[in-house]
Amino acid sequence: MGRGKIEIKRIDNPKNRHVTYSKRKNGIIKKAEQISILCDAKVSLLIFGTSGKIHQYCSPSTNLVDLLDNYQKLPDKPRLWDAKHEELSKEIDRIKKENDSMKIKLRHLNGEDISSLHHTELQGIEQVLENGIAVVREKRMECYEITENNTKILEEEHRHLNFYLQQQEMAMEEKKMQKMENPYHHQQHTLNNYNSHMPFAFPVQPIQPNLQDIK
Amino acid sequence: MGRGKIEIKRIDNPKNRHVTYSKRKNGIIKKAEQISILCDAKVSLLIFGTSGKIHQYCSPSTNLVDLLDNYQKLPDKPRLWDAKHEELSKEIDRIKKENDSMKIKLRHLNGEDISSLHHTELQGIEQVLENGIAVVREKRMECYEITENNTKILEEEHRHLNFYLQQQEMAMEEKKMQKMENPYHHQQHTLNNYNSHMPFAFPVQPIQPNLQDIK
DNA sequence: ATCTATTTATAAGC
DNA sequence: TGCTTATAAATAGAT
Repeated sequence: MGRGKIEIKRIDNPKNRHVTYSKRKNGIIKKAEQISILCDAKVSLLIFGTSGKIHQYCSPSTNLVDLLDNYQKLPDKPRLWDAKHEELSKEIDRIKKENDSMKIKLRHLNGEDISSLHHTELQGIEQVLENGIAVVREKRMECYEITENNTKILEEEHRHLNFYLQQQEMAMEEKKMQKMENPYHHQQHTLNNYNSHMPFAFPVQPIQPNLQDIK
Repeated sequence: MGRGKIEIKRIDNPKNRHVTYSKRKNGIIKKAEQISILCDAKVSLLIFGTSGKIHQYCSPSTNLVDLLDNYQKLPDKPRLWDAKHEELSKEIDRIKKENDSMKIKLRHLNGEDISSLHHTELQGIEQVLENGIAVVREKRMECYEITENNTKILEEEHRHLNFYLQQQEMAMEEKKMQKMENPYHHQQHTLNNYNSHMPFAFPVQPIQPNLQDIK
């Protein structure tokens, strides 16, 4: 198509070759656009000229990665991306299967989708549920006992603190009385005196180590 | 180019669209061949039609993998496989997370790994288990009742068949006796006679439609 | 780039 | 699909 017919063979003259390349490159890209619009086709076109420059067309509805992905999913097509890629795909399939089977198990344990199950399968599920409930109840009971125990310990500590406070108040009272009786009495004596009121050593600690942690 | 000018927009008629696709597909592949020969260019052309079939052209001197490899080596071009790998890896991570959470749920429902659970979480699990067991038990009970019902029906049928068999044997016996007494007696009478022994019509059917399927 | 004679692709119809 | 043909489109060669 042109002033003269040309033979389809490599154009020797580099200048002419490049001109023809430019023209035909535009033409083929236009054609690619047209077929993708007219016929709803997905097209990828890559052209590498001798200059090293690349020209590309890809249908607007898609992208090269997706197209190539579809391409290599077809039977009898070369694996574009290496074994690692396939490995990853297989891994996904594997996990998805595992996922599905767990989903089903969970649903069954929730009492869903069991209409189609065989009698023996129902028995199995029931057994699992019974076992689970037994263990969970036991654990809950344990928690409850620990809480109760902690409450007891706290109550006891509370009593001790109350007692300590009372002692202190009494000591203060006594000291005041003594001061009023004898204002020049040495203070050291007063302290000793009031310490002697304590029936046992009572270290106040910020943390009560006997409390069990139930989270 | 053709009998009439056409507007470049999607061809609505599927038949026409497909015809045009075929023609233009051949045309564009021819163009790809020509530019690659004339201008010493490397060309990759992928066309996905609506039918799902793929058509491809690739310059003879190279192959798709090499072309793509060159393509992604260029600056400012998408990393084809790297991007794909990343995508797949993300997908795997996503599914694995889902997987893990389900695994944990399942273990909890089995009464495993519950030591670290909070009191309220235990309560939740217990509730799910209780609900599940209620539903499963109900279903099992249903199965049991159907089985029992089927057994009853079978037993009744068994009784009827036994009765029928007995009647037949009695009739045979009677017939034998009559033959011995009067060997020339008409046989039709004997049949009528024995039919009259049947208290009701009793069609023997190969399938008992009252049996319920519990799978 | 632009022009245009000519070749090529293809729309419509079978 | 494949063939035909009138016509639209692409483009070779020249400027």
